[in-house]
Amino acid sequence: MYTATVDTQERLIESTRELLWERGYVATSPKAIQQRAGAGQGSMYHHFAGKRELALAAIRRTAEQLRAAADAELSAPGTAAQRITGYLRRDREVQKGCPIGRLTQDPDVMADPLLREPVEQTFAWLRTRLAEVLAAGRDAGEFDPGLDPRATAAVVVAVLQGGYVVARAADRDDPFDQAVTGVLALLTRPTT
Amino acid sequence: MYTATVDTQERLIESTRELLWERGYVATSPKAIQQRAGAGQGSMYHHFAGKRELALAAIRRTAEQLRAAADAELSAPGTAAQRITGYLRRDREVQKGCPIGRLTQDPDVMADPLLREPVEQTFAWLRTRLAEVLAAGRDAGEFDPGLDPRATAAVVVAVLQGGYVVARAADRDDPFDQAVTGVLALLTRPTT
DNA sequence: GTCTATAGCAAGATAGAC
DNA sequence: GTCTATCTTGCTATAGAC
Repeated sequence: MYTATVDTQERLIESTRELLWERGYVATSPKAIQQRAGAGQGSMYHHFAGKRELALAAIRRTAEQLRAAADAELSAPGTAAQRITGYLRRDREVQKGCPIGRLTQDPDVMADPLLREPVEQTFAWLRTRLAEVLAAGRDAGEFDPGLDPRATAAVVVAVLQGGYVVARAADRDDPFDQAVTGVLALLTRPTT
Repeated sequence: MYTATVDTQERLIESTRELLWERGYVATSPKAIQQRAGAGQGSMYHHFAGKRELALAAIRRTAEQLRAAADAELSAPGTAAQRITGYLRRDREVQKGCPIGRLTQDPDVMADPLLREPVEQTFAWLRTRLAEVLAAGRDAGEFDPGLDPRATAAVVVAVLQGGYVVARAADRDDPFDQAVTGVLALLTRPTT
């Protein structure tokens, strides 16, 4: 059985994903979700137990997509340096920031184990995956032989997340771009 | 004329600073501020026009302190590398994050020019100051001669801000410590 | 499945007594 | 300066009709 258009449940999840990205969990009301989804009060509470359940579905989907997108870059053909560069330089909505990273600042999300879990897992996976790529690059002679894959993976993730913060503070994208450029320069400059 | 103890106005500002740090602007209510300050409703509205005015005073003070603390490290005696290391390795409440950087994720703060201004200025100053120190270090032969001070300053700030994000996601401090260690290793490794 | 009505409660602020 | 009472609005959810 197929529906002709995107159904209400689907629109509710997508609206929630957008609002969580734009405003966060605490600042997002059920009413705002309903309006954006074009759904009524009763409709929303028919499909979901409440704001929390909706957020859970939204966060899980966003985490899944983020991971798939990152893995596409990091598992692409090319050298380790090329893959890391591709990942860092990918087109991003810098002013909107990271839809998962921003949840980290939401006290009600972090206080809820179920809402928190996808956030935690996403970053754990990302650091591990980056460390693998960095280790491969080091072993292939692309980077400094003394490079610590895990520490450097933490740097790469932090530069992205922090780049968003600084860019938002400046109300411009270029601090983000500078940070990305800067870390790539540090990473790939010629080895002794 | 001196008051024997810290007065109400002062306690209100300090309570607001704490709550903005812990929960952000949107999630902080006047009632919560009053309770933490041990002040009544009428007392708060006597001293401040409302939540926004209080937040403005709190944010400005926090920005001022953050800047003074950073400048103390960055203007300390020692080489550029030592000062940057001292700044990055200073004792921090990693799980609480940056009291200014977190405001960046608060839609209502960023939408208000007056509340936003100290956030913007703090980061603008910090990047400039770090770039000065990095340029001095490069000119003194401490870093790679090809180092871009502005881009690298953006990296340093981003690593801090992003380090907080990743540490909160992991519910542990070590991703932050790894990022700091990693970026210092990239920065100070021997030049060709 | 979706709608409207209703409800309890908190946010944010004002008024006026003391 | 501080207190209590009051007000309006929005949040979040439930109830029951359609």
